[in-house]
Amino acid sequence: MVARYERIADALREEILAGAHPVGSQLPSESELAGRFGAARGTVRQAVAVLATEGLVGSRQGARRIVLGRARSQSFAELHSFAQWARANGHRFGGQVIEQRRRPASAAESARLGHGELLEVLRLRTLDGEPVLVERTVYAEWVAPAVERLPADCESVTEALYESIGLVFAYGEHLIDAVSAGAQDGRLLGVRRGSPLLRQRRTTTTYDGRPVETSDDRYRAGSVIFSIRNSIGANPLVRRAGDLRSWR
Amino acid sequence: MVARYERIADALREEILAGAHPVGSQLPSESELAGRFGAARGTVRQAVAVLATEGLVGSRQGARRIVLGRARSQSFAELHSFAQWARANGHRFGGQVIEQRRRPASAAESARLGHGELLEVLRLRTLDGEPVLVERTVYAEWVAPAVERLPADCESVTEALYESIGLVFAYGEHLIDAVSAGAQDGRLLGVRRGSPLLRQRRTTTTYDGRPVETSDDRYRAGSVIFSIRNSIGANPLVRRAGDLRSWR
DNA sequence: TAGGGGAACTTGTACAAACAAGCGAGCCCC
DNA sequence: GGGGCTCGCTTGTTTGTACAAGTTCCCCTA
Repeated sequence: MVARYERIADALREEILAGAHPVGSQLPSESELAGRFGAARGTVRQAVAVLATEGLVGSRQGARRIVLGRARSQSFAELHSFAQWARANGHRFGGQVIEQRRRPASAAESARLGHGELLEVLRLRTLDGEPVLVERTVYAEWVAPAVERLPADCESVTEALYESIGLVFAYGEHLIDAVSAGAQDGRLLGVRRGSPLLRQRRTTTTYDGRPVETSDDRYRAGSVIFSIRNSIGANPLVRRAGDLRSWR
Repeated sequence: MVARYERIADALREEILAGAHPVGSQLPSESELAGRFGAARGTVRQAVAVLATEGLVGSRQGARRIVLGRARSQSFAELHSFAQWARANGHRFGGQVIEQRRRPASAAESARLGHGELLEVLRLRTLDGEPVLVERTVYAEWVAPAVERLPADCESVTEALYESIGLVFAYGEHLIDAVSAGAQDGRLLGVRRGSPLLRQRRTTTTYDGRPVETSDDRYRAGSVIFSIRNSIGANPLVRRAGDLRSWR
């Protein structure tokens, strides 16, 4: 059962994407839409709020809503799962485990992932046949057995873990910056050592806030771009001064 | 006049930051909070929705809300204005125009910024005394005169333009990737040519969707990090994007 | 013609009520 | 002891109403 406001949001999104509401034009008023969809104004408000967080429309009190763009911003699943992102965007993709080993947690890691023997995995992922991403992931002890059971060429770890143990990656924090390719990075990605990589470090937790993994993902320059749309109201992206050596 | 739900959100945020609700603990139920603050349940829902988009709490249907963290991501205009971001985070900062010239718009630029003679500005910005950012900004013709009146060492272009002509940067799209430093980049930032830079390309518009500027900003690696907090609940798109319909 | 004053419209906030959907704990039965 | 089930609690969805606050545009006036 899909909520009514979501169906309304879908309908409006489709209209915008189809060009019925060009970029820069005004959306119909809430009351107008409420009449058209036979819903209460509050329900329509929820629908347009969805479009606003997607960055498609902007609004301010007193004035009609404005269509801001026609491209959806990065969605949650896309940030967490390379496979889901690639599939949603129509790319061929693959993955291969290069290295995998158990090791005790450092002090900093214990604080983030809990105590015990962590599982460290190095994966190389390809997009349209090209190697584009080196993933260094550290899993908490309680998920390690499930990860170790996965095949080395598992396409989507996120989906596989959901299938096998019902694990849901519910929340995440992502830090994005640029780094030089190390020797191993360069060898795996086929670039010279020192060339620029786009790095996304993330930590993921379950619904109840239990940490699942932390990862250091490095994209070959040019292969992937992060896109964020922000309005005055709500945007989840912030800039930070870089001093996070406390990471390892 | 601050909205009621914002005052409630402020109160709850303060409690969380003060440790009254530790990370991982459950927040009181909506009805409980409604009783405590003497507000309707819907108002309390709006308040906790604010905390959810800030990444402080997470929620799922049927279960009590969970406290996820104690670091607030409070960026509204922070992505648009280097000065506002730096000031809000207690950094010393400065800026200097290196080059500035008028030139006709290319075809692609006409589509993005409108026709006419654009204004191209190259700025170098410092953070805590260090050069960290090369900004190459192209302004639409209608803002160019106001920009040309600014002093070369103007600290905050965003604020100055608001003061002088009431211009508000309301919406923006940001593309983030990694690039190699060019010869000019390296000279200005004091790094070797070819070393990694974090690039943020943005286009900004006013409230009514009129484009104001596009910019190519390059940060020295390590100086600035972008941070995103996200949750499944806050992004209804997930359900549509992947194959995991049962998610959520 | 330039500017001020409204009036109509639009979005934002708040309340109340009801039902749906999902979670968790405790209970019962085997 | 383990498994399944029910029931109460909690969050999610929807409708309706009322008022507040901000925008837009027209008209009137100086």
